[in-house]
Amino acid sequence: MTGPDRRTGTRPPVTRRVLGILEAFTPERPALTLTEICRRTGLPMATAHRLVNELVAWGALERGADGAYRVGLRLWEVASLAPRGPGLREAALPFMEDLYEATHQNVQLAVLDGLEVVYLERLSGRDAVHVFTRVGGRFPAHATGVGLALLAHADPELQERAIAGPLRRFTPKTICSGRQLRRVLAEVRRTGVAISDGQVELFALSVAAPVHGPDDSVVAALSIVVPSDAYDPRALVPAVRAGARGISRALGAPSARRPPASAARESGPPPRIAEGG
Amino acid sequence: MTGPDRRTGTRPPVTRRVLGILEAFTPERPALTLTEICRRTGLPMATAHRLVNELVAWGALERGADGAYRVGLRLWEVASLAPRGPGLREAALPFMEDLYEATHQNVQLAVLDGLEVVYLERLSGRDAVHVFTRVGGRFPAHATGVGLALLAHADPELQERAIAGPLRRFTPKTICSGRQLRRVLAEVRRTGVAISDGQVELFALSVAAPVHGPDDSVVAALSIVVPSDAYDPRALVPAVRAGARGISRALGAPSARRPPASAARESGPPPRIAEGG
DNA sequence: ACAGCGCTTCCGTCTGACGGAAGGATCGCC
DNA sequence: GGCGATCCTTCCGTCAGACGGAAGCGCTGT
Repeated sequence: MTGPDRRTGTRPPVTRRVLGILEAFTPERPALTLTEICRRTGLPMATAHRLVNELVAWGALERGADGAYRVGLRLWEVASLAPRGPGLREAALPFMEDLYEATHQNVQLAVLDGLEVVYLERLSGRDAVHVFTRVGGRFPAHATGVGLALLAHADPELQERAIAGPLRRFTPKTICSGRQLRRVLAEVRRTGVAISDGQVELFALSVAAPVHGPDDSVVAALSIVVPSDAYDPRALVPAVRAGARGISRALGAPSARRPPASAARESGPPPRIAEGG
Repeated sequence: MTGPDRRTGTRPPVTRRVLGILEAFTPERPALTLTEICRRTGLPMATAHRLVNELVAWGALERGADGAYRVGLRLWEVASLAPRGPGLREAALPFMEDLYEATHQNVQLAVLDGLEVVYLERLSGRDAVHVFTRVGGRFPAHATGVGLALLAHADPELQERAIAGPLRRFTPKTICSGRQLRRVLAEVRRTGVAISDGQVELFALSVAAPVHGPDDSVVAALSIVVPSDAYDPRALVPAVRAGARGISRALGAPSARRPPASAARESGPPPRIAEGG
């Protein structure tokens, strides 16, 4: 990224080059030397040096005792204002904790970005089944519970792109055909939950439900991931659904409003959680 | 910030202006129109427009349906690589969950930045005592449990700055004199835990312990905040200490290494958690 | 119809970003 | 202790691209 296009002679605007520097940091290489930054961004040393120094001065990057640069705390502070990120997370945490406490498995919260999901939060016990997602990480939507829940309620045009697009296979159980995906998405809309069984790793299964925002559109999805041999997914559905509904209510979703106190019965027939906007 | 210094005629470098735009977003105003951004940064409309567009193109900002700009998910993704931030958080979460589950109160993780603490994580039950910290938020170190725990093991020069500097008062119980702070910090070093009683809000009390990194220096602090009338702080000390030690071990701190299996006794006399670096 | 507001586009000016090159600072090796 | 290798830092003349005033656009309210 931010390739200097040295061949064409065109030079990208400063802003893009600065962002390119940030982009150079990845989960695999969260600490880089100046030289590495240059290699990854294609920037000349002198230029990278200047820009990096400005980033450090502000706190967007930090320089460790070892001389390597890392992403700085200050950047994280600003980023924690992202409304689709930590804001949502904040509202969701108490409900995620409930779910975690009841199961001690992996409880995840994710949003959709393009055809991928981005994980906002994950609670997982030391003894929970291992999932290789990371807070802040991405994953193709079609293969995950949260992804299916989000996709099912996404912009129809986006759904078509997903159905048309290449569907990466992770296991023999991964949804790989457009036809199959279309059927599953319809099913998700009908039932209000998504169940992804062994699609990423054969031994893991996830149950996910959509979370609605203040305008009732689906803004996120809550899921729980368990070992597939030890759980009946149907047993998890009510808990996940209740959690997602709780979060939706905390966000002010009209469809999740608590019924008038007189008639309040939290576990009545789910009043159409699906079929958002 | 990023004031254009229009009077002096000097113009800050592009990078600083871009960062200034990010800085314009605050917890109070996480969504800004272009005009507001201009007011806050002092940038001319045309300039702000161009820079903001570049930020949106990359994903550092997002533009909502209402036309307002917000911090983007992409920025948060990069920021989640900050080692002092989410990296630490990741290692700490399981232990924080244990502590949360045992008490259902507020469990917090924070690092020191200058004379302030930055909160990396907070678990809190719906019925826990209300604390007005926010993940990603800051607070003066001298008034909080985590702050005292961190300060006590910080660079001596920094400690002196804290002792000398003005100490903001929040309640009649807030530590406000340098003498008192010095004494408390020594006490924290001696006992290995910090207890902050009613320093921020009279009815809340926190117990905090330092977390050690791979080089045994103190990198973070773990705390629990409870209503002061319902808990004996001494009862919480072992749990907080154990949690902090667990995190330290997960981070690879030599001082927190589990003793050889033969002699393993997890709850023996605490082998000098304090006295780091 | 017009004023007010916020956003977007245009384009000539000139400044500050650019980066090649030279100069440290450390290492490890012989 | 000389020498190459690696990585970082500083300098400074050049010129491209950032800059921002001004004009235009699309609202909304009166």
